[in-house]
Amino acid sequence: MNLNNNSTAMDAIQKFREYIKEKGLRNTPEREMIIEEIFAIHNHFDVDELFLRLRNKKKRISKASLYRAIPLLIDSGLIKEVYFENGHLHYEHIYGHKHHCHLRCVSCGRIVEFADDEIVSIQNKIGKNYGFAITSHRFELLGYCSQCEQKQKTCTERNTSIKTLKRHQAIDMSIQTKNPHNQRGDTRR
Amino acid sequence: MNLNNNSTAMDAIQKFREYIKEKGLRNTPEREMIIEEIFAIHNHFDVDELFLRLRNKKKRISKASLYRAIPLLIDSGLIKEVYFENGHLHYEHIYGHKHHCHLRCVSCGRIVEFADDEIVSIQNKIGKNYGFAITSHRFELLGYCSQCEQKQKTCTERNTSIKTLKRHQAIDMSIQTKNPHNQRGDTRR
DNA sequence: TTATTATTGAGATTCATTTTCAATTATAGC
DNA sequence: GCTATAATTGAAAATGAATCTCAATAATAA
Ligand SMILES: [Mn+2]
Ligand SMILES: [Mn+2]
Ligand SMILES: [Zn+2]
Ligand SMILES: [Zn+2]
Repeated sequence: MNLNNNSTAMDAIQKFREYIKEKGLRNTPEREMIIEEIFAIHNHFDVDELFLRLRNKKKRISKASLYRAIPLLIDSGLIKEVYFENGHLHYEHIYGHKHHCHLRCVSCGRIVEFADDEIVSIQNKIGKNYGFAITSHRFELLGYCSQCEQKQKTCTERNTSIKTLKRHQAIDMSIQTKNPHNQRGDTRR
Repeated sequence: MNLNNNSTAMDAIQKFREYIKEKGLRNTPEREMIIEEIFAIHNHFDVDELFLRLRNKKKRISKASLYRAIPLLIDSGLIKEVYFENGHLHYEHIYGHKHHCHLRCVSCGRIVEFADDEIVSIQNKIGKNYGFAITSHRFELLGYCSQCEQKQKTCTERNTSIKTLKRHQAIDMSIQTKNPHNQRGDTRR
């Protein structure tokens, strides 16, 4: 939409071209359209949202290609996974953005981003203690946003019914897999 | 095996019974066998491992029951999800254990647990800044363990082949889902 | 002991992700 | 520009973790 978005997308595409060349791969218009669209999304996103947005713009890229592009985009440093929610992964573009962590309201799902320098010093301390060369971290704070906290206070009856228990109370998880076998959140940014 | 394990498991079962009563549910031998087995596992575990361990002890509990038990065990504070890896969630028992965070080697998958008090003060600071009542956090450090760091240094040839790229480079993700719709790593402890 | 209804297991289902494979096309070399 | 090579694509099938269905079973309260 605005100039800033487009220029970031172009930079990202440029970086991806270099990555592709370095790896001896081939670039394709599909991949560049994917990157362009991802950098037009200013929220956390999932594959389905990306697919639908592309489709709405008459870019008919198959989901297989999206799934195939994602590890490349991650490896090239353009995007990263942010969380696993509702049975699937959610991503955000990181190229051209500062690292940040997330605050999540466990009640309404609201997500707030924040950055804090102290985390890095803890990171360094722990890395030294355990002989690890730390390259990154993942820090998520869970709790109740001010609105939900308010509601909680005014609500006197407690929820004791198991009927409201959700399966998959997964919170911010996923791992770098080592073997190429099969393997298999709101979205504020 | 040893007394300590069993007594923790018994305490956990006791706590679960209270939880069940409070929620107006019914306890079953299956659920208690599940808890007993989980507290005999001193690693992070997944549903499949739990299922096989039970089966090896002639406790033939269906996977459906395992999946059904997990949200109860989480809600009652006995276990929690630790990460999403290789396409599925991994858990750990937390009852009777101090909260801890994880260091993960992105090369070999080694996981080291650590605790640090400074994290809590950061947590409080951020919570105050953003008006959140923080209830918990998730902090994971990623990097290279000393062994893998060593190998990296001695290895001169760089891995430039995309063939080694893994899908699902998910790292520690999963989210409390809001709707009851369908939704869907290594394991050192 | 009985009535009620939560829980179980087996199997079907769902759905995110991966794989297969034939057709297409990006790149390197000429 | 033309060709050969092999990476990439899309469509559809396959995979697999997690959930759901439903009839049979069994835990609780009365
Ligand atoms: Mn973010
Ligand atoms: Mn742990
Ligand atoms: Zn909220
Ligand atoms: Zn290592």
